[in-house]
Amino acid sequence: MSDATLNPAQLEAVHHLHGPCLVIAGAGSGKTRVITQKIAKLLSCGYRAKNIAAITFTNKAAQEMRERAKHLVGARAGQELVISTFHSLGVRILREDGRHLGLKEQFSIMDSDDVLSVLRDAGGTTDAATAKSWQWTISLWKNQGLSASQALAYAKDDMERAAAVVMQRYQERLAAYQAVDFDDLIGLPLKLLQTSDEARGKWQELLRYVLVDEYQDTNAVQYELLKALVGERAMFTAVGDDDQSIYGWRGATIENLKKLPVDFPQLKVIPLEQNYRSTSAILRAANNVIATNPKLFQKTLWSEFGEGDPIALIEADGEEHEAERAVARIQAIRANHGGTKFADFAILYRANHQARIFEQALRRAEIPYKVSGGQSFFDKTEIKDLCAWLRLLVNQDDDPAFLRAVTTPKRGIGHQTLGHLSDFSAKWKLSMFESLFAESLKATLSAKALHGLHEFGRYVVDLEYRARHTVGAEEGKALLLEWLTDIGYEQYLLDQEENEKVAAARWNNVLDFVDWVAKRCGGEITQDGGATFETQKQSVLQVAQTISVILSLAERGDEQDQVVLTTLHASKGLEWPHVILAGVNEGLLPFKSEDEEMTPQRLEEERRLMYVGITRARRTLAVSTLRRRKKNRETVMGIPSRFIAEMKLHESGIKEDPREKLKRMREQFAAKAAASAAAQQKQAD
DNA sequence: AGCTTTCAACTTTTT
DNA sequence: GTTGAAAGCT
Repeated sequence: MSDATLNPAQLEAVHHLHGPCLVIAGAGSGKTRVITQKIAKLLSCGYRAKNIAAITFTNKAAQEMRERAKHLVGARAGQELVISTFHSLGVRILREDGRHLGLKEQFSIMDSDDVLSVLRDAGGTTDAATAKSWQWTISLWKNQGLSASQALAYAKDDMERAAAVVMQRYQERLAAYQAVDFDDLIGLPLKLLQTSDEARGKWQELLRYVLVDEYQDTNAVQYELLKALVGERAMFTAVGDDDQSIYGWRGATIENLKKLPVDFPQLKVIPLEQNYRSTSAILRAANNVIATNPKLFQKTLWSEFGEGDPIALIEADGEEHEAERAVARIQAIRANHGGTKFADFAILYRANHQARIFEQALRRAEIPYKVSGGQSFFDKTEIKDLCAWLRLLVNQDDDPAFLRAVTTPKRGIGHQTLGHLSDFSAKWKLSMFESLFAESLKATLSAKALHGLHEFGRYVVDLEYRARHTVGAEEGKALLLEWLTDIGYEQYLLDQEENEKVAAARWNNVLDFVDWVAKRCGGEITQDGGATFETQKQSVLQVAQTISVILSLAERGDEQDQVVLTTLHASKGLEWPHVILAGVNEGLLPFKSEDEEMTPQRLEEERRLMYVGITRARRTLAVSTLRRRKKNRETVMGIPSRFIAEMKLHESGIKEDPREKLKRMREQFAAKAAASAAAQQKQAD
């Protein structure tokens, strides 16, 4: 469906401009289209781009929304729109007006590791687990808008009281350091808008219309900030789905959805129920499951795609068997439907560790896959810098790698010189590195530039020689560190980054990377499935080669045809033609924790998680359960999740008599037997 | 008995 | 990558 055609509910949502608006956007109901169209509508009604704010939860979502908006309203207006996360908006507000709270303009932002070390310090413990639990508790309190003293009054046991006391000291340290944590990026702007009329006036004047995406994921403080931003005028649109609220455990609260009609009596509530993603069979199962939850806003998803395939139930004997069945299903669907790509499949599970077994099975079947979430390590700039060097060592003709390495760190070779070098190499059909020592290059470049390039070239050649002849973990690490010293990388990081802590964190990443590479230089014994490999000690260059291969695979990234493995949480907002829900067992989904009680609220959130999983599927859905599963050290009986019964699969669109089913199965079997007999016959001929 | 080694299981995650 | 229990070792 194109952006131009909207259904009546979507149109209503886009056109309701003169007051607060809540769009209850069911899964796959085209909510991003509504948001971008509404932005366009606002612009055409006289709003200026810089006065429209769209708020998301992740930077990725913000980026994607800006792309969509640019597409619709043009690059210039698209760029001026305030599209950011709650947190980056908070940073902007505090940088500009934090002084009203006694915060200097260049305050620093503590990441989760920084927070942990301050907490260890403030609480006088070296125990990582204790500090982690404090961090967790304190963050939840701050998300609810509680101060340290309020938290102390609120604390219900000794653990929480201890956390509240530590929180008091923690807050004092933050103030002393002129530092804020992630939660403060919401809480402090709120405090600012509540206490300073000047600041409130300024921001309300600037952000004249506010759109909030994934509204069901907001926490109490974010809601207060939203209210403070929109003020009396209440010109905003919140888009969300109460049925997809799955982040209660990190402070999100559906209370915000309940409160909205109360706090804004003139609120216009518009449900989007037409689904543009899934078949009726899939939507019916989704509706049935979620119907078990008490409803805030009534809605029932429907689509025009027809009944579609019935939902497949897979019963597996154990985790390994489940993975094999999943692989078999992927292969069967691909065999029966020509043109089905690997990327059309996703395997969804409750917990990250479940991915491992599927990875093994997919590797064995030689099916390409990617585990979503992990591996972001290689996306970090500092790691990319170093990888460029490694790529250059492996292949000196890798021009992109050359360009990055030669300027990292800066060594007096600028784009002037590189431009000339590039022209020269293009003319002679040489790689840039090959061109370095060409006689005729002297005619084009100054002696100084040439000298710099030659020095770089000689260093690379020398480093390659050493990398080729350095073997073993210890030796490899020594060489890598020597290299980093040679090129002055640590100093480069310090120069690049204003914030010392950030630079230190980056240098730590570099050291992690060095360890990781060095480890691969030493021989080790690894087991993969049944096979045992004893890897030989490798030279640094050989390791660099394998890394280059991994990188060139990763670089093609999204164009790659790969089965996706991801958690249910991380799958929200995504969709695939064929989805397999794995491990749909009592204890896993709904997840049962040893030390925490299963409250109705928890169960409801687990049910929403199941709902999210079901609604990811476009064409086919398979739900897989385990008859036996491992728990701690023993194998226990697997009980199918109650959510499977709630899907009411027997109430299918086309009711089938059991006798009819038996007959159909007999026929299918006969047909298969005949086919295989024919195949054998053919082989014999 | 007390120590070390081994093996496998592990909630969800962004800023 | 960590933790924690069972098995193995001194």
